[in-house]
Amino acid sequence: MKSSPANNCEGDVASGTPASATLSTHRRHLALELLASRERFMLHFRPLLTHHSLTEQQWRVMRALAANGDMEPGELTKRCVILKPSLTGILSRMEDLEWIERVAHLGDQRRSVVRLTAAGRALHRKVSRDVEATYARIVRDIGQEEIEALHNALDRFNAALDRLAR
Amino acid sequence: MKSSPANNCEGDVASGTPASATLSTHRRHLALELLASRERFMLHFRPLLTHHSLTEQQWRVMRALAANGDMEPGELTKRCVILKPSLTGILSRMEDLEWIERVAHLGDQRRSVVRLTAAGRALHRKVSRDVEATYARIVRDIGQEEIEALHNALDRFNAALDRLAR
DNA sequence: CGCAATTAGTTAACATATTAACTTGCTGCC
DNA sequence: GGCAGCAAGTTAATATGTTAACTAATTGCG
Repeated sequence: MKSSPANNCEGDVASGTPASATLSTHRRHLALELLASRERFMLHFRPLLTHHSLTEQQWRVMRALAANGDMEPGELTKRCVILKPSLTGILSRMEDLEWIERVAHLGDQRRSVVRLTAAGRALHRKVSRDVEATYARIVRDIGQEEIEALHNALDRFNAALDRLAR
Repeated sequence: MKSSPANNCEGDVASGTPASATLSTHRRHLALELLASRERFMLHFRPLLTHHSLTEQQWRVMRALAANGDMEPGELTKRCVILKPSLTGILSRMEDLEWIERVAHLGDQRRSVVRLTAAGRALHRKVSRDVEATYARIVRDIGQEEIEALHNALDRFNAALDRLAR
């Protein structure tokens, strides 16, 4: 970036791409910024989950079950934004830890219903206290409006993408 | 535990947690929504990258190098939001594919500098055309304002989190 | 009824994420 | 000059992400 002239990638190889096109890649990258913001936010929670020996995904599953009651794996994949093959392993491990159990789905042998065990519910309550306390502190420090503004922007963005998808 | 009406998790186990607290978990979860929005957005690009046999992370690295010139792994981890242990493998594979190469860092044997090869630059130009075309179509369909509004909300959120971190 | 097309989940193969521990080179300071 | 401490990367172990292929159960419909 300073002394040697051809440190960068343009100019000397500008056979098919004018400099302006190359420079246009300096635009902002939404996917990357969504990822970065989430990371920054999660910095405040990950240590908490790790302390309770919970992964992020296990926590999402546990929270979904605690908040919405028993549900099938298929619905968990949607609510938790976890792909089916990943969920297979996650549920398997949570079952080994006896945080959840699977009960047969009456009327469809392919399906099953996932349910928190008593131990799972107890763990959820404990972790939930820590998580909610941390969240409350963040909201207090940076302001509810900031959070809601971001939620709204995300909602509008999602809606726009959904319209586009059809 | 099954046929009884208590299909959910509250009420029967409300020893230490009042129902209101349990119900409060129905609040919106920012980390999850950031993840979900990013997924929705990436749905439009992932097939593209897959078509070129590129992973998301490889594309981030390639784009960072193309846009900002050669840089050290340490800076790539920051710009691409990839942890160091992950980057080790990513760079190793990209090196095998001869998309990048590592040159020695004069003056510090621990470091190295990552550089796109000619093949890497060529691939970047090709993929970049597809990606930018798709992005342009999305912007045209959902509006530049929507995108910028989200960028702004993310910026404000990041700034608030940064203030909090110190 | 009978079978093609769907659907829920799993398996497989490889890439990445996450935390902790480790290696090596560098830097400051006595 | 030498050693404590730090900084850059890697290794290791486990969990998850991603795509494709696969199994088994169900549904739709002639």
